[in-house]
Amino acid sequence: MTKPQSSLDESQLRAYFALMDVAGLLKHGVEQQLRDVGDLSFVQFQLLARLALNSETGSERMTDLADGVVYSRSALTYQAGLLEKAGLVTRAPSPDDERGVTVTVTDAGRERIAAVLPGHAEVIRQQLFEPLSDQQSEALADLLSPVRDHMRAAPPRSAAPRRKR
Amino acid sequence: MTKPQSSLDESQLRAYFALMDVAGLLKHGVEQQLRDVGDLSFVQFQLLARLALNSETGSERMTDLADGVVYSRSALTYQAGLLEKAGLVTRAPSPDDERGVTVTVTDAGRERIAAVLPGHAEVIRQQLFEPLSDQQSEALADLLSPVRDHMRAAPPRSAAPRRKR
DNA sequence: TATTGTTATACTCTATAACTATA
DNA sequence: TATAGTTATAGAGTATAACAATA
Repeated sequence: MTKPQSSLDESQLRAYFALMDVAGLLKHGVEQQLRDVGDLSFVQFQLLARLALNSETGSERMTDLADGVVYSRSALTYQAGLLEKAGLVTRAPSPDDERGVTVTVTDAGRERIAAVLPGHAEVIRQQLFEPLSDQQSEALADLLSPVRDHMRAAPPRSAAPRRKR
Repeated sequence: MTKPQSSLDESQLRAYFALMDVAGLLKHGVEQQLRDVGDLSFVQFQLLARLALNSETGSERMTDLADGVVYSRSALTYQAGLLEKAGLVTRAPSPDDERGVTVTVTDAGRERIAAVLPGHAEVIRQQLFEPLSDQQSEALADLLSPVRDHMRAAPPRSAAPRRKR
């Protein structure tokens, strides 16, 4: 009968507000650099980086991209359309599943990422990591990685209400 | 002559991506709750919470609100207009400086925050803090608070190019 | 029938620049 | 002259729902 202990303690509040604040400011800073140097929005950078850096083949299906980066399918269709129009990706029907669409980075896409990356890293180092030691950066990664996994495991994703089952 | 060591090490990359990912997912979850329960966007919640919770008087000047919460003055004017139209804040000329505008939470605004807060905390606890011990939450706050201070001290704010000097 | 992706639509939010008024 | 705030405008991004095609 105890109610769900519904407020946060002091350090949780501090952590929450600091997290949202830091992420907001950092995103803002990074967006300026991406826009100025590479004419990319943050989502576009995320999509391109995922294909160019995190994918063996440079390809991924629309659904997987949407699940990993974006919150609705239509938003991804929109962004993929922009990237394709800019010549940074191509879209083609998936070989195995005719319903699917496979997105692939082009050489121009890889070049764009390469052009943007150094300045991107520079902004992040200056704004995020300057006040942190190497050890602290590692601690931060170790704290946040499990949280991300937890959030992705219990997903309030809007796109796919229930992935399986 | 050494170039600015322009890429990040492995744990820095992990920390950066985890941070942006966690903040993005958390914001998304929180926005749904705020919209459903209180008909508030995240910025509106931030503004209202700052006035109702972090201000002795329940009042603050537009410029200070813009610096603390939002990135451009016009965006704040827009949001303050919405909150005023909803009856959650009032706007009046500042007593000491006729140019200024003082924003004040109304009783309805405080009620709205109170109505939203428990569910808000619940989402945060479930999504952010469930995988963390109390000690880890504190460590997270201790890591991120100095970063926020650092970012606010060396501001790439778009609104006020140079606050003093 | 369920899933993949697209489209049409409507809406929210933001930034830029020009403007007014006060200091 | 500089600062505080507003307005007009235009653009970017998103979500919802309806839809077509394939599994």
